[in-house]
Amino acid sequence: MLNQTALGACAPVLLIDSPAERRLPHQSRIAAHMPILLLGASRATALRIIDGCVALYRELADGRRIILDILGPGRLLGADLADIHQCKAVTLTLTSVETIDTERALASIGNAIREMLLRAQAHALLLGRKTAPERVATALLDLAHQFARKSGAPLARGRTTFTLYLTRADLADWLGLTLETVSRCLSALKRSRLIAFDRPELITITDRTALEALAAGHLHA
Amino acid sequence: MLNQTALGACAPVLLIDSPAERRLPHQSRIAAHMPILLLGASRATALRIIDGCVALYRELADGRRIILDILGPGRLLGADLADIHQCKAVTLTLTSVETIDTERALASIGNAIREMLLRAQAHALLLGRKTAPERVATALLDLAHQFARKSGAPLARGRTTFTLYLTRADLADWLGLTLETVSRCLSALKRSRLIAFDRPELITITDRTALEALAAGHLHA
DNA sequence: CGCATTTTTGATTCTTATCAAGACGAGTGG
DNA sequence: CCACTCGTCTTGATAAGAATCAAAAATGCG
Repeated sequence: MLNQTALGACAPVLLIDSPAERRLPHQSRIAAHMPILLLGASRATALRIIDGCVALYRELADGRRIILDILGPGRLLGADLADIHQCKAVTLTLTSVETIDTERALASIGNAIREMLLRAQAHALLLGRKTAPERVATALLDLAHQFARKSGAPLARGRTTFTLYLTRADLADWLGLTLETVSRCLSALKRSRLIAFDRPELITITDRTALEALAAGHLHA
Repeated sequence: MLNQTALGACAPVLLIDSPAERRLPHQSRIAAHMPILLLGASRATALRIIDGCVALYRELADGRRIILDILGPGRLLGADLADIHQCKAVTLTLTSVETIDTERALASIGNAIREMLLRAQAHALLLGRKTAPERVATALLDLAHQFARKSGAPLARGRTTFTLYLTRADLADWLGLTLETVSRCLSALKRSRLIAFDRPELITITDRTALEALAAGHLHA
């Protein structure tokens, strides 16, 4: 059972572990920058993100950190979905979640694991073989897909705007870069008019086609 | 059903797709460097590697390639275990496989997917945050674990020898490096007496403790 | 309105990639 | 049996991309 239920409450840690007591589904709001402990020894509980943003990450003994995945609304998070002993998760903004009973939602869990694996494989290609600008372009497209403001206009083409819940440092840890390199790439994309932003956390994609070409490795800028 | 059954046969491609006809389990040997097509639209078939070595990889339009995972004896390979549309697989040596019925082995498939995800996450840490020598050390330990000669002596400490089915170029594509860098790192490890090899494809780990420290990021060589 | 944090930008360094030869080994055919 | 060739591996010299070091500028918060 979640150890945190009040709206807007902000205990330092949210535990996921429902040994026997299980009155699900249950909603909960978690403040920004709260660690989520994945202690589901029973594997009986998982979370669905209703709204907000969660980063799943691992770290090396000396502090080097890699963000494995960024989870937006709809994505699942639970014991089965990550290496419990080595992965950690944090909210990057105020996040609403609901607990789901894995026994009733077996298919959803299976799909979520498969999606996780698929994303991990795509990310391996990014980390192993893409240049810094390609990585940043890929990340922006992924984030746009997960966090785009659902406006009246179709998302497919034209401008897409989304809130970037990640700081430059978070992006760097996701993309295997440094925050300075991320900042330079974002500035370069802005100068090239592929994206636009006035405040650093509100990004608009202004040329999706070019951004996709860059992300796929077809462009050399 | 496998389109290849004879021992030692070497058709250019091995198809995995058993629509209705299914007399499993069935063994098969595949020559080295044969592509394995993962066409399991039905998701009803998977392979278990009995002996040998398979590389699962993805590539970018311009030829950049990343090996997502190296699969040794016991590992499973099938439609559920990779993005069918974007992943490819090749044998790196003569490889024996058996088909397994996924409906009868649901738990195995689930475990295999979870192992795949866990390994992908560990690999993301390697690709995103480890230095070249750390990557090579990590790879050698993983390969030793999957391919170690089962000798009388316990594997835990002392010398471990294994056949490196990967070329330097394969290692580079797995580790997000170039073949020259891999070769230099291997030479450096040899000079430091952490490993030994006379022929380039037969590696002996001579100081497992130091290699593990390096792989974990505790050493600075 | 300061103060702390994040972001941007610049100068320089360092790791790894790229380019370039050789060395080695396995297989082939004379 | 011995050149010859092809593919892989090793090693060296140089270049490039990203990291590091450093300092402002912008932003948000109390």
